[in-house]
Amino acid sequence: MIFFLNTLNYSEQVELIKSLRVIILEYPFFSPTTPRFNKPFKIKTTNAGKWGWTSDVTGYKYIRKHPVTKMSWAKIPHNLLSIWKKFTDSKSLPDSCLINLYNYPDSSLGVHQDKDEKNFQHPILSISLGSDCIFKFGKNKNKLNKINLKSGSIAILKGDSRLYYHGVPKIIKTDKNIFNKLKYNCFPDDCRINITLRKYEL
DNA sequence: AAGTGCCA
DNA sequence: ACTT
Repeated sequence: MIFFLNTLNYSEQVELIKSLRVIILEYPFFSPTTPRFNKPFKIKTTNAGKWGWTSDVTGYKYIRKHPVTKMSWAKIPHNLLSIWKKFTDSKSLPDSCLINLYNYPDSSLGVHQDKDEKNFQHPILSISLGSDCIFKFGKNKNKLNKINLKSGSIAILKGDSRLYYHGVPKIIKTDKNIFNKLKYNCFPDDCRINITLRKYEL
């Protein structure tokens, strides 16, 4: 697992958030539910790209359309594709962009692997924006490392770390949350947004 | 279980 | 340990 901590500057973060805002207005956040027990997640999600990740009582899946509005997902913004090209050595581009909304203080994400994709050779890139979080990661579920991820940090799962377990047990309130400052009404105060770029198809 | 919640 |  590779981290580029605090690597995006303020204006780069603002540009990403502007791109996200356009997507969110047309593709509102929704609540996936767990397979089998149908319990809502403690985050909300939406997507861009050809394939969007979601989950419902029948299982985890990639889908072509927003599950509520039934609209095909918007294209992945070019500024996100630029980050993918700069920070991964992948020859292909991502076809999936998952946008996770973590509300302070109640959101969390249990420890899991990303293994719904068809080819684990492709890397996964994730970007943190807004509030800090505690991020856990590691090869074994019972021996996880912990790191504080701040706004503008990038994490990459590739090679031996591609199937690492990871999760977000806690969101930490920070005094200068970029979303509070920007005052866009589509992002709750003190929230954290995580953007995950992946390639679902072979 | 990419879940919650209690107990030690 | 519990729940669909």
